[in-house]
Amino acid sequence: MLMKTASRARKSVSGSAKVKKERAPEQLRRSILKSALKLFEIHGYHATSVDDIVKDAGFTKGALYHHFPGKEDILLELQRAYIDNRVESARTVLEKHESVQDRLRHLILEGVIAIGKFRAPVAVFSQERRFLSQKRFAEVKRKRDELERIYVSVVGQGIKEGMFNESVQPRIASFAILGMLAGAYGWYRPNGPLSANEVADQLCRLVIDGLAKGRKVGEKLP
Amino acid sequence: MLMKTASRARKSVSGSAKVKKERAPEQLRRSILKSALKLFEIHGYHATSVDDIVKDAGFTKGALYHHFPGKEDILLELQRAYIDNRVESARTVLEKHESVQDRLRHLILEGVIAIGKFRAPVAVFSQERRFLSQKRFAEVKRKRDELERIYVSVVGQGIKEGMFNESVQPRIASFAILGMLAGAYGWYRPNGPLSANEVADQLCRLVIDGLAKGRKVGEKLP
DNA sequence: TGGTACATTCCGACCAGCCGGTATGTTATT
DNA sequence: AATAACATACCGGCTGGTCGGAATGTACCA
Repeated sequence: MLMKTASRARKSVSGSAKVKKERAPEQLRRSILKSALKLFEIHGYHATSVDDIVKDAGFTKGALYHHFPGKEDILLELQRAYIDNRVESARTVLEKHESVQDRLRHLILEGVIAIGKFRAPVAVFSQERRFLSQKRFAEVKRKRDELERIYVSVVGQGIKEGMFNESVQPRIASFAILGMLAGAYGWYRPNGPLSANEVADQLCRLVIDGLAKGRKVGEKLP
Repeated sequence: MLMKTASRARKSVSGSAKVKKERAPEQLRRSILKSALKLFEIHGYHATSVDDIVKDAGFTKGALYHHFPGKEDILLELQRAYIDNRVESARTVLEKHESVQDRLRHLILEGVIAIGKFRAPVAVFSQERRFLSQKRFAEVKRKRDELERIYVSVVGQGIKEGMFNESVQPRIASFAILGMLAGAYGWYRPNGPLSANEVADQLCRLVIDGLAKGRKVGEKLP
């Protein structure tokens, strides 16, 4: 009951006017987004009410609906931010590395790192994006398909260059790798016994070298 | 409006008394479970109301709550049926096959087949089981851990027998394979271009032989 | 065979509380 | 003075769940 007006005592240190200083409304937006992300990860989108979000963020529903048209727009904004970031990261990997082995290795490493850095967004993206309305889901899906295409293209490149076995389809191999990474959310912890590098190394070993030991030279050439 | 009492005209063809004939209440239970499964897969547990379920099943809420203590018990029963079945299938694989390669291959095949045969349960299990209450979730998790342990033990066996590369940890390899399979729900369709056997074959190739082509003989022996 | 007491199965109406969203007023910023 | 940024109170509709009673099935006995 005390502190009733405390939240309204916003910092007036707006400094020089020309400099784009962080406006107060932006803080609210970020605060809402942050609380929503946290609650969506824990309870899921449908089990999180707008009241839950504003209570956690320390605001009221009126404020929220002044900045967001509806609950779903919050989810959409979270998904956008996440998938855009992931696609960009994947593209950066392609720019920084040319060889197939390097590209695939760093793609996988990037995926593992993302789980550590963006645990909540990763979970919310994979579990809640299906609750977006058709049109909004389609937008997110398009971007996610782009990510897939990057993986497929790298595996395809490996086959064309004669580095990878042509008997495995790039699409399936890529989807399998993506699935591996998605599943890693369930067991990989950045503060756990294995570092992101070590985990990525293990996964690379698995999909590049395979489990089987040696005796692999004499594969029939076409 | 017509057919008001039609649903109550249950078949009285109870046949010979001693034979355990399907009682009417069991039909209702199955009907409810079936509708719930379908709706949970499409809309998720929290976005599916009890009214939705009974409407889809053609009953009323009173009937449902006569057979189920609550909404969550429906979810629990679905999860139990699914995971028990999967664990049993995995155990059968171990019984039928002795060699590591056979075991792993058929474990993966079984996983792919399960996606085709039990699409809805697979989806609901992976996406909705987290909404069970602590105690119930723990029960389901115990069983699912058993499934994991089977995979881990097979990979471990492969390493002990010298078939598999000892540089990859059984736990990680197993989790990766399980993730692969879980992800396959998103792209594998039993009526699609590839059969379950072909998909399983691709995945086996990936995790057993790896993507890399040949040149693998000279690995340092300990 | 038929009647009857009892248990099971199921319906329809109902409930308090919560849902996403809105309308209106008040305060702060420009 | 005008506008943006909030708080408060409120809304109709839906939520999971309950309850009393009606229809039906079943066991037992005559």
